[in-house]
Amino acid sequence: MIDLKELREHPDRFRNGVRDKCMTVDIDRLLAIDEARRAIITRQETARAEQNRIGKESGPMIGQLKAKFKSANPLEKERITSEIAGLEARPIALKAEVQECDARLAAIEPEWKSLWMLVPQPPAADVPKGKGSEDNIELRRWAPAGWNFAQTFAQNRGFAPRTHLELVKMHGLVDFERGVKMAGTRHYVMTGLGMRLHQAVLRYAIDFMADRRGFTPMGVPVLVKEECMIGTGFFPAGREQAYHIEESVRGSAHDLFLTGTGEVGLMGLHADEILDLHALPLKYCTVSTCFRREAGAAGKDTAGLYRIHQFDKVEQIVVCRADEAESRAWHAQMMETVEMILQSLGLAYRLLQCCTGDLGVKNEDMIDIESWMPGRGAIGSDGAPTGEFGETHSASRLGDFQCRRLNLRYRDETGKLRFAYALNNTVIASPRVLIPILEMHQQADGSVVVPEVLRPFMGGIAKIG
RNA sequence: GGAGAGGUGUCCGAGCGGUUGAAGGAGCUAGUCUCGAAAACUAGUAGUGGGUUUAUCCUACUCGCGAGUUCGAAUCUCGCCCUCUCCGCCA
Repeated sequence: MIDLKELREHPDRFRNGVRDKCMTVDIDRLLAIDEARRAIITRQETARAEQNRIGKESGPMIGQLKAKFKSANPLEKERITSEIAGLEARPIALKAEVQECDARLAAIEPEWKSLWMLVPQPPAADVPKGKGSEDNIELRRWAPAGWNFAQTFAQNRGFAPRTHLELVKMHGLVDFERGVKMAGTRHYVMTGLGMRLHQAVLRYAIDFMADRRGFTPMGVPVLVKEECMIGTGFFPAGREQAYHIEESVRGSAHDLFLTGTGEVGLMGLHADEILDLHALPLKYCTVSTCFRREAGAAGKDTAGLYRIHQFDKVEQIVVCRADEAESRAWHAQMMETVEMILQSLGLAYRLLQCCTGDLGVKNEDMIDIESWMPGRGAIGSDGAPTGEFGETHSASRLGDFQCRRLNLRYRDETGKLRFAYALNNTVIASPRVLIPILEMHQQADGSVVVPEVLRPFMGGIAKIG
């Protein structure tokens, strides 16, 4: 969430942020409620202070009077009784005022809070303005030796490509029918070498992060409380995207939600903590099963491994000090990691600077990495798919938005508490990444050459089929 | 599922009706000592909200959360949430 003080002082920064992200949040309404709230608090505080003052003053007096009362004659007793009653009555009007303020706060705070939670992190100043993914800007592209983006797959390789759907069927790598039988649309079963390839990719990525990038691998919950979803910024905006386990209706304490990314578990780890400066930066990675309802995507990418309800992902997060330059340096390092991995897998890809309209609530800067998928896209004049880029990774800078929500802070060198900056990035997501792996490494006969870096994780198998 | 114990500051841990916003220790910061470091010693060190002459102070709230008892609650009562231990069941 955003800093309310910052909002009061520079409301335009947030109005512009909402506009540039093409969202609708009533900033003026929030400011108005916020002002009303502060006015009530001021009033209540004044009353409370007065109450405390009177309490300090009349407390001892009441005590003295009560002591006197014991040894007093009946006439004095009557006088003392009324005097005590008078003293005790003094704070009553104030008590009523305090309670009234409480009631008024309770009346406005739900709206205040929910509006506040909806205000997005403004995009970084250098993020290009745009309406949606069509306005994203390509930063660079890379292809392995022998691959020319200007040519079709057939021109590059000398034969027409098969789609990953054909390839997995041909080699028995995925069983879609039985996946659908058991769990419904957008479900699948990884089988045989398909499962081994899937596991190889994940294990390769985890080892890469641990051994070559110095990240600490973690196993985190994928079933979490609502606070984790809110804290990481996925709720309330993305609520319909998450599977909801309604344990409370069965008499259990609280509901649970299935996470759509390992980021939730990794970032939630240190929620409500105050870290020592030297504990930063936190560099964590995890492999976790990710669950997505894909609400609103009905009819989109219905076939194959592209858009599915359950997949596995190696995710990396960095929590660093509140320093923009440091955050940008980590962002660049994350991109470098992804490029190293994609290059080692022999995949062609491009980096896109996402425009303001393509950013989510929580990020201020995002780079998408799209891998070339020869089997996607329209059918060309030669009867083969023309190929298309498909998003396989994305790397985000969140500023302090997420740590503010998670209440994750550290003490800086002056002893001041600060919300840390957070970043996150896909290291690899499978089975989606199997699409370009299978399609780019297919041979004329339909066999698929396993990228060399994966072979140690597949019992040395060099070729499928 | 049955029985019990407990949730206190950055962390550990005392307090169980009133000068306790909170002992003691660790950590951290500064200083002394040292060629330097370690050790030792000395001092400082809670959070949140609000106000403000905005860098300094004032103020309110906070000992899991919420309500209650009381002149007064971290301390007593009730409800809720969470954690741990033992037994049962089980991957």
